[in-house]
Amino acid sequence: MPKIQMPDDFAEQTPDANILATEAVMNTIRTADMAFERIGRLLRPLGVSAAGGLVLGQLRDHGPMSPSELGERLIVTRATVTGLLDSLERRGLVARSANPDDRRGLSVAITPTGLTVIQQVRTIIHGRETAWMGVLTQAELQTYIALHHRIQDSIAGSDQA
Amino acid sequence: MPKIQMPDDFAEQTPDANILATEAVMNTIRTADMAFERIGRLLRPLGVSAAGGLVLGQLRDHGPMSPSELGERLIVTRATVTGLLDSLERRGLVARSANPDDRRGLSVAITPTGLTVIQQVRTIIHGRETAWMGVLTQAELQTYIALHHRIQDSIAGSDQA
DNA sequence: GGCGGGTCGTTAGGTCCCGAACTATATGGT
DNA sequence: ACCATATAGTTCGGGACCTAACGACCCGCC
Repeated sequence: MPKIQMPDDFAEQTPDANILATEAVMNTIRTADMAFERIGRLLRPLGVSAAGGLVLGQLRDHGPMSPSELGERLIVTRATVTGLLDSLERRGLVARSANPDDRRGLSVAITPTGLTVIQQVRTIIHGRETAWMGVLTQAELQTYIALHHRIQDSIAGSDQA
Repeated sequence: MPKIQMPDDFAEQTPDANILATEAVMNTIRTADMAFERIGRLLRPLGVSAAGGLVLGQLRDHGPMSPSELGERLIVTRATVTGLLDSLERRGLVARSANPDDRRGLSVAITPTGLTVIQQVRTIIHGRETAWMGVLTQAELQTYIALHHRIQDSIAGSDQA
């Protein structure tokens, strides 16, 4: 994800610009990118990507499921899931098995090794997130999250507009 | 950027978890991803990616510059810039030329075609951003942005900690 | 002068993600 | 029973990003 930079002369260039709206979007993307990049770096020594960690987390919390369901939960395509599972299976963190009820489908389960990895992942990530957000009060955090919910609804709603 | 999903039993699984911190990070990434994905889709008919649009924007606002400087401004590596410029040059939106002062370096400039494209890009993006953020008051937007600044400082500061 | 240590852009190889097309299987309507 | 349609997972091609390593070039210091 690229890191958006406000042009110096933005106001002049688009006179009616709602600078605050642009700045809000820019800062959202920037904050997300900063967090996401650090998470990736922290997980690297464990041999998993951020996406891989999410897959392991789903399997740990909800038990074995199909690649399709995994894709729906993580909001990525089935093609992406195939790639993620290839990588995780190569490292022995998940196992694919046939689904007896539907011969098209598979069932993906987390392995014992995967369980130990996801536990480490969660410990690391949780510690970092807590530290990052420690500069806000509980009330500010709640405000921040509530604003995000409203913006997300707005973005989603603008699709069929 | 993957779309993070809060596990249903997160609280039980990590008893001391600061749920709010995790939710805050998750929502930041989710909002950013939603916005970023829509921006990419909106720009597609124009034949540019979001990253490509940022390159054009920098060149429009600051004039010709080296690939290195472009990389610094967008916070991507020089290798990435090479790829972006290859794509933009293929479409005739930017032009590479030799730098007479330094025979290692190049100077990248936006073409007239590129100028028309970046103008369309900015009109589209600005309209969307304004619509998305229209559900917040000016005061709320300012709060939202201020919270982002504090979180960004916190994340950046935690690097050498 | 020249030489070692930077910096320039590129290339090579890898990851994550997408859309589109393919194969195999399931299922509903007739 | 049969066929159209839909779904599961994979493959293929492509884009944006990274790190590492290259050859070319610049520069300060001996």
